[in-house]
Amino acid sequence: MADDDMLRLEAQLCFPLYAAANATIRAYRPILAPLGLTYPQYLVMLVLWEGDGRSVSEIGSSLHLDSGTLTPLLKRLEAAGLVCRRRQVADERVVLVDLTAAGQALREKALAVPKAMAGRLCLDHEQVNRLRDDLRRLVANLDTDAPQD
Amino acid sequence: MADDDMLRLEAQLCFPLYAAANATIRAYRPILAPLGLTYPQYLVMLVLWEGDGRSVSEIGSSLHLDSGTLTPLLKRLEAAGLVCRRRQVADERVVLVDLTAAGQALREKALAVPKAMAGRLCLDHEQVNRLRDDLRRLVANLDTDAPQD
DNA sequence: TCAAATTAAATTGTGCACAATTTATATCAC
DNA sequence: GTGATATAAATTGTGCACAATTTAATTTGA
Repeated sequence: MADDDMLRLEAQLCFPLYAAANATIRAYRPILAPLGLTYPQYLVMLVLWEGDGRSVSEIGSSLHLDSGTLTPLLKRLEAAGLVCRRRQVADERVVLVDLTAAGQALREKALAVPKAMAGRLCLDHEQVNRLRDDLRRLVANLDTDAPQD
Repeated sequence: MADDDMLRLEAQLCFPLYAAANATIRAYRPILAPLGLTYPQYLVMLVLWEGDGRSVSEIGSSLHLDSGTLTPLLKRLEAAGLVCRRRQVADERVVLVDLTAAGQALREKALAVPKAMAGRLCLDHEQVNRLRDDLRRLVANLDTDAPQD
């Protein structure tokens, strides 16, 4: 393919990736609205439901997000009464995040979310698995061969 | 799969999609920096390089973005001297976007971008094509079966 | 032991995304 | 023609993402 052709929007891989991510987050909005969560907040809650008392940087490395994103997001979750934050006694630099009772309870409502989204995506099992594996490989590649630092 | 298992981050499709989109935009940053463009700005330029004099809503439907996103972005491109905006004489509500000489010229620099990104993605042709097709199908599904409006 | 280097969060500033509203123009119905 | 409706951008406000810097606590090393 000529260089010229590669600049066509249709030829690009990254644009469908960008558009699909936007469309997906958009689709989550009405599904998550009853839980009072945005999609990134839902991701943080998923991490905490697997086990709370984690540090900001542990959450960050799970989700590939930094403190600049997480600090204000966690403050909003705290203001909503879903989590509470405390300094680790052994190392006062570390902030640990716990679920409140309300945060634990919200998990019951969240159980319906994956099925609701699956209904919106309209992909069969094979497509979902293949897409997930391909995307994981892509993330791994981009994480591994670091830019130049 | 039990409902409980579906809440695991590892089981999710949308999280790898979200993470891959973030990682990709991050990878574009150093490649686009010499052109003075962000990734969304680069996408708008791709559309305009395929043909300028398009309306804000035409650009928006190509990229699945609304005027709330595009208006300030186009003002930044205008401030950078890459585009200019004018009201359509036949219908003063419509704003048409043209490339300036600098905007046209920037295309030459942009020709190197797809190859530079391909080097970062580290996927073979088969994977790229499959992923692109799967993502397009996903976007089409999410666009088609509208929420409820 | 104490100054230098390191680390974890928080802060600051920029640029998206998008819902909701507003403004300006155009079209339609009568 | 003129009021009602519709349409295109722009505006407003919220919440990410992330680079760069700052603050505070910890570790290291001469």
